[in-house]
Amino acid sequence: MSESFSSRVYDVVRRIPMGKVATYGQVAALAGNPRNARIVGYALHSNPEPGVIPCHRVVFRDGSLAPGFAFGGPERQRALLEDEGVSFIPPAKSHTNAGEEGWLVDLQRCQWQE
DNA sequence: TCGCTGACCATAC
DNA sequence: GGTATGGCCAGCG
Repeated sequence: MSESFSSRVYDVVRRIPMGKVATYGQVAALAGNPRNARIVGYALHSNPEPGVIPCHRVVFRDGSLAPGFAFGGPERQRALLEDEGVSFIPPAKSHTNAGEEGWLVDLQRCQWQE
C-alpha cells in the first residue's frame, strides 16, 4: 500500500459517524493492525488535519478518554461527544469524590459498530 | 543508518 | 481482584 499506516488511521477515524465512538484497538484493527493501537494514538497525536479528524471520538478500551493530553481538556472532549449524542457514565458511586474526570463513554451504546 | 520512545492492549503473578 | 510487565509497529532524533 502506498499510504502509510497513519494515513489509514486518519481515514478510519474520519469514518466514525456522529454520536459514535471507536476504541484505539478497533481503529487499529480497521487500519489493518490490531496490535498497532499505540501507533493509532501516535498518529492521532500528529493530527495533521485538526478539525477534520475527530480524535475526540477515539477512546480507550475502557471507554475512558485520554489522560491530560487532549486537544483542549478532557471536559472539552466530553462536551463534544455529549453534544453529538454520546452517552456518558459517571464512574463515581462508591466514592463521594465528585471528580469531573473519569467520565466513561457508554461503549455498549455508542461504540462504533461496522 | 541505528536506536529509542510512544493517545495501547493483553496476559501473568 | 489489582498491579506490573511484555510485546507489537511506526515515526522521529
